[in-house]
Amino acid sequence: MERKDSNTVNALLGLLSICPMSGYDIRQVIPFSIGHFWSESYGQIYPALKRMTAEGLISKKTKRDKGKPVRHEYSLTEAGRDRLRAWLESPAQRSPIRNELLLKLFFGGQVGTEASRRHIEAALAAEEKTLQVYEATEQQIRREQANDPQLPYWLMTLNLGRHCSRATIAWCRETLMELDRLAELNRQ
Amino acid sequence: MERKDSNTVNALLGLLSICPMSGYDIRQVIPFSIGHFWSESYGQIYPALKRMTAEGLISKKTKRDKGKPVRHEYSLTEAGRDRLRAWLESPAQRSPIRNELLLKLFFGGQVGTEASRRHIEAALAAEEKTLQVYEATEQQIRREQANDPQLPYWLMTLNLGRHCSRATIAWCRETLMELDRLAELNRQ
DNA sequence: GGGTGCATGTAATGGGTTACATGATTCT
DNA sequence: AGAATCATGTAACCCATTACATGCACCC
Repeated sequence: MERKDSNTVNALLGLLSICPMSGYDIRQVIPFSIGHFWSESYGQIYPALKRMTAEGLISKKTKRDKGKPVRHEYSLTEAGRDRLRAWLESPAQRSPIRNELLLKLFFGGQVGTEASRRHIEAALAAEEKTLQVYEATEQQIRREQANDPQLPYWLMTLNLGRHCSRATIAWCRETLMELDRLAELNRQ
Repeated sequence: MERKDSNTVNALLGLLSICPMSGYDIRQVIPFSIGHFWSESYGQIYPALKRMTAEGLISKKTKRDKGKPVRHEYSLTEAGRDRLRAWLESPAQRSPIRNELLLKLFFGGQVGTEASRRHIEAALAAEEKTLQVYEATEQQIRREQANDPQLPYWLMTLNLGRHCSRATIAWCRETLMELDRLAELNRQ
């Protein structure tokens, strides 16, 4: 009975399929790659690399360059590549969502409308910033990874971020108006 | 030094602010209330209720109706209501997102375009179903909770769901076309 | 000498799901 | 008699973040 890999393992297999890296490298490239929809911390990465090595999914090369700290560089083995492909072919599961903003808004009637206003204004500002980051990232990878055959896939993932960001921004604006209307009603 | 409540506690405080309920009840109403953006399992609910009772945030009434199993009904105390309000006033934190679909799509270049197509078609179908559920829920609560002063807040949360669902559906359609284009390029 | 960046890792803690265990009642 | 539903709860396990611990190298 084979246990399913954790998605941390799958994410690392994917990242190492692009190029060999150390645990530190992996952490560093996440913000510029899968960071918009996935996160991993050192506390997950290093133990996962150890387990994956033991399982033969990746192999480790220790580099001792003069004047630099020891580096453990991991690369995919054939078994690792197979495992990655098998996971990529299998259906994706929806991860459960937990949205603290909505949780607060749902119970917003327990406090004044101003509290909800503040939350939504903060969310709006954050989302506008996020959207700008998406645009900037897109320009950057279009330039720097122009010839990479994987570029179209990266752009697709960014694009969902953009769609949802824009939808969220529109909702924030609508909702702020709706809150104004509610505040008006309460005043009368 | 006061430790921050877990969001499970906050969610339960919120739900119990609507009306007194048992742990079982709470689990049952989640799909019709905060279920679109929040989930809690029995394994979280019962221990949380115990801790909250010990802390004086809620009070427990045991009911032994003839012909029915024992029921533990919990209601907010004043301390609990204060705690809820304090949490509602404090800024909302963004929860980290983890999207398995995007993770698979990001590495889609490692396998054929058909794999990505399948994932996105499944996501599209699921999202269309979700959108229908939002519409149905909206109609239902507009009818059944027409006079509830909290109704506007509930509709706001549903509305973000609708916005994002529609955005996701549009993205799925775009992305399917883009995948067709890619497949075409690869064939040549 | 001190800060920053490279680099690796572990431990403590908490969040969260699933499966298990139990038992009454009600409906067929 | 047996299935479904009401109802409560625990234990095992996994997932994940944060903080901690260590140490070298490089630059100011």
